[in-house]
Parts: sequence; C-alpha cells; structure tokens
Amino acid sequence: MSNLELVDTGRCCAPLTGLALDESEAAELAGVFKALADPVRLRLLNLIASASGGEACVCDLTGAFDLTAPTISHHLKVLRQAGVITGERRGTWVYYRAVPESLTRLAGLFTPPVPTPA
Amino acid sequence: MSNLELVDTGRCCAPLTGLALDESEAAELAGVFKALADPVRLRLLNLIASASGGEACVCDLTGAFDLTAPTISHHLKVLRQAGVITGERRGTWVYYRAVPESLTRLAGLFTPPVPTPA
DNA sequence: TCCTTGTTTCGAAGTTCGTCTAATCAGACG
DNA sequence: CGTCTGATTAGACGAACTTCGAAACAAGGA
Repeated sequence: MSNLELVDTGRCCAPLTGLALDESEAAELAGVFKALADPVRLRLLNLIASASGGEACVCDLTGAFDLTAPTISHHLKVLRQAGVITGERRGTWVYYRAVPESLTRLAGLFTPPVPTPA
Repeated sequence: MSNLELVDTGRCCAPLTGLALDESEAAELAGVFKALADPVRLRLLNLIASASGGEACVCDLTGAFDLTAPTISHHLKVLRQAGVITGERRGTWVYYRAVPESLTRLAGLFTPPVPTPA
C-alpha cells in the first residue's frame, strides 16, 4: 500500500521542518501540545473526533473513564482553551466537537516540504 | 493557492479521528506530545530539522538559547527518548538529526480520513 | 601523560500539573 | 416555585517537571 493522501495542510510549507520558529510562536505551539500531552485528553479528543455526527455529549465522555466528572470537565476546558475542541450547550446536555482547522494545522506542522525527492 | 500536498501519512487512516485509541496507545502518544510541549524543545527540534544537511551539533544549539549546557542536554535527551531525534557522536561533538518516520506518523494522526474529496 | 574543551549525569529548589472533594451554575419538570 | 439532574468552578494536596550548579565522563592536543 502507498499511504499517500491528498491533504490540505493549511499553509504553504511545514514550519517545524522548513521555517524558523521564533520564541513566541514556539510558546504558542507548545501550549497546544501541552494540551495534547495527557492520555485522558488524547482519548477525549479521539472520542469526540470519531463520534457519530462529529460531536459527543459530556455524559458519554465521563462514562468512558474512571475519573470524576469535575476532572473530565477540567480536561475538556484545557482542550477548549487550546482551540482543539468547542463546546455548546443544547438544553440539558453540553456537546463537544473537534475543530478541524486546528487538526489540519497540526498535520501541516509535521509534513516535510519534500518528503522523498526522486 | 490550494495548500494541497501529497503526503505519506505512514498508515491507512488517522487514528485520532478515525480509530479508537486504547489506553496504552494514548499513554504512549501522550509521551511524544509531552516531549513537544515545551518551547525550548520545539525550537530545538525546529533547529535540528531545518539545519543544513539535516543535522545539527550540540555546540550550535546551546548558543541559540539563554540556558546552560546541562539544560539543553536534558531537553535533547527528552526528545531522544521520545523517538523524535537521534544523536550520534563523531569525534568531539555530538550531532543530532530528526527522525522523519516520527514526524510523518504525527502528521497522519491529525489527517482526517476524507478532508476535501475532489 | 596531563590539560583543555565539549557533553552528560546527579542532586536540589521552585513551579506547574492532575486529581480529588465541596460548592455553584444552568435547565428541565412537577 | 422547588427540586432534580447535568456540568462547571473553586480550593487543596501530592506528583511530576524545569532549571540550575557541581561533578563526572569522553575525546583531542601539547
């Protein structure tokens, strides 16, 4: 298999491998990675992103972990502040969904400008 | 411009948005993101990945920061243990280079299964 | 061999992070 | 209006992380 996909990297080139990263830019990016640097938050994002309809209710998320509801809420807040997910209240429940722009931006970060030149 | 690139995602689909992430897998991935969740390490990786020849000497890296040599060495060790870079001693100096497989793997994580079908 | 330069390891201080319990806020329903 | 359920906020504690200085290790040259 080829593993080749046509993806929108969201920019012209990969900053991590191609451009110089200044200090403030590095700090901002580190904040996003810090939000992802936790097994619980990673699984939360995975559950939300792969949920049917693209969104998941908090009530479903809390049941998937052996953690208290406030702890889950805390992790969701971290992901929200990092711009990776958004939350919306509809009636009784709060629904979360992933922010595709943030994900494609991260994908572009690691995509080398010219992976395997002939 | 289209921002479209043909990239090797390193796998058939994006686990973060497509597959279920089990606990051990999430913990392993969180370790990688934890290694990247620091402005200094992010800039170190950026310097190494974008260096001419694909590799950078520690002596060059220490000069780019207002940090002591042991601190830089510590950060390089974290990146090395995360599998993002590799180090090799040639004579007096140690040279570091990025591991492209790790970067493409991360890129594939954030690539949605079908982003923008033609 | 000894000394000099470059790199890593070790131990410690200060800070940040993850988790909990208790309390508060937001809607829905009698 | 009162109450019940669901979700978040506030405060606190223990663990982990970042950074440093000092010391140990590796390689090269006088």
